[in-house]
Amino acid sequence: MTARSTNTGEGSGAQDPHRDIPEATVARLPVYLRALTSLAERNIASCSSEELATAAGVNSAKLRKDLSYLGSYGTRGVGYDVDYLSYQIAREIGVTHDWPVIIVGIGNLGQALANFSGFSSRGFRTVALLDAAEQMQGRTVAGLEVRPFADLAEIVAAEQVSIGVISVPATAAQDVADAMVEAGISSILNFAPAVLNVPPGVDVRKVDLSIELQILAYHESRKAAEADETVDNGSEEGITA
Amino acid sequence: MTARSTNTGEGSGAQDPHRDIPEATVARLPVYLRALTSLAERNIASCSSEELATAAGVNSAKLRKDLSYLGSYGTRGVGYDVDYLSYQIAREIGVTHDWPVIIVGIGNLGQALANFSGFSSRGFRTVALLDAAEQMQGRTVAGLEVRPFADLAEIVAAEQVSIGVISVPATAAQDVADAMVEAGISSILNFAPAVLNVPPGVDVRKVDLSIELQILAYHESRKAAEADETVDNGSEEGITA
DNA sequence: CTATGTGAAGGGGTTCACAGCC
DNA sequence: GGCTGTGAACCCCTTCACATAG
Repeated sequence: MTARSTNTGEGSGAQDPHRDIPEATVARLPVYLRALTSLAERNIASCSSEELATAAGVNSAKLRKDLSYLGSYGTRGVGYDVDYLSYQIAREIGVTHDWPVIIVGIGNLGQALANFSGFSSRGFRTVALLDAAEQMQGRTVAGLEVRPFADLAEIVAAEQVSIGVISVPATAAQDVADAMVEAGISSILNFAPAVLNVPPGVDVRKVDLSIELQILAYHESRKAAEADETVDNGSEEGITA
Repeated sequence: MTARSTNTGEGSGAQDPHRDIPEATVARLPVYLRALTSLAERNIASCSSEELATAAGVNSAKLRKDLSYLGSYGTRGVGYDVDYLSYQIAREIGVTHDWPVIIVGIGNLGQALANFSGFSSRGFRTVALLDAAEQMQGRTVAGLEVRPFADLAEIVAAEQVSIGVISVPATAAQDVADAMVEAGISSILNFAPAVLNVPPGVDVRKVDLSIELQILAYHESRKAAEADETVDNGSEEGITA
């Protein structure tokens, strides 16, 4: 899903000896972190794996297994300290300090992203909004002035940006990605419905709205087909006569 | 990831004997469909698995394996007919006809979704926009009038809606989901950063922007750590003395 | 006695490599 | 000869069940 996973072996031989956390676990750590934050807001100081798992929408065995990759941060017979575990997960993800982020493409979606509080609340700070369109220049969105796309490299260098968000039309996405990589960005969150080619060492994650809907449609079709069948067959199991 | 997967065995015994397509494959079919559409637009009538795989951003073995679950729609020694394969995939997904969709929560993100052409272009038609806020009533967004949340059940019944999109704040998401399920919706695309509880038979897919960023941040942190190490150790492989 | 942490078993998905068909 | 379709090997992830620690 990321360039990292499709381009193993870029040249960094040993797989980071410290600890290597499975990708599936990495994808769930933010969910656990959010669940813990939610517990903390309700003044809950400690919780069992069962409780945290429920809050995160997974089963407790999976949660414990996931946490075991980070270390032993619980207490047997007791559970987990909410604040302590929160910190450990945040540290593992690397969101104990804020990451500067830029957004390229300030259309409807880009504006929504710029205004999205969830971005800034957890470890990210939008430092610039860029758009190529003449008519966007100088406008203010979410308290930031929209700047010309040509300023990309300058901004990335000045603000030490390593994460970029692409919310331009599909046709422009590859060009934007190329420019981002050229400027030194090494992680891209892509909202454009296009496949991006990036060099090894650059991670890309894709959020594709119509793909998600199509996956739902597939299951929806099957439900309809199943319902029809049930009508045809009456019940399904063991009537055999 | 969906309620379906966490709630197997709701009561529909046999696993649909026709064909059961792996979930991972289902998630890629829309990608293939888009790649094919893109080829068709360039007037390419047929392609090899290699070409299509490149356009879709996967390797050709995986593509062929995925397509093999649908049937044998290629020609050995030749490749695939673009239009024919497109139709077969669209039929399998269930997007040969349009699905009516409603969006609940017409804030920044909801408006962006309503305006998003990709929704309507491939198998989906937004039939209603709902919002609970008084001040949103009567406004027109993307050519549709915003209607009160209370009209949900009525609209779902009248338009035969089975897919709903949630773009409300996290605190309201569960209530909206409950109302959707009550009204008869059985597939939900959730943009709110919250875990939804739904009964068996209802599918939920989650799109969580800050989780995606945090996953990128994790890898970004590791890259930084690796770079430091490389500086410390010089080269990494086989120095052993 | 309770709840975590974890080897081991089981299930799915990806990749390989080649048989099969054009 | 070329490219698809697919069994088999491999690898990762999930789940189970219990040893372990408080």
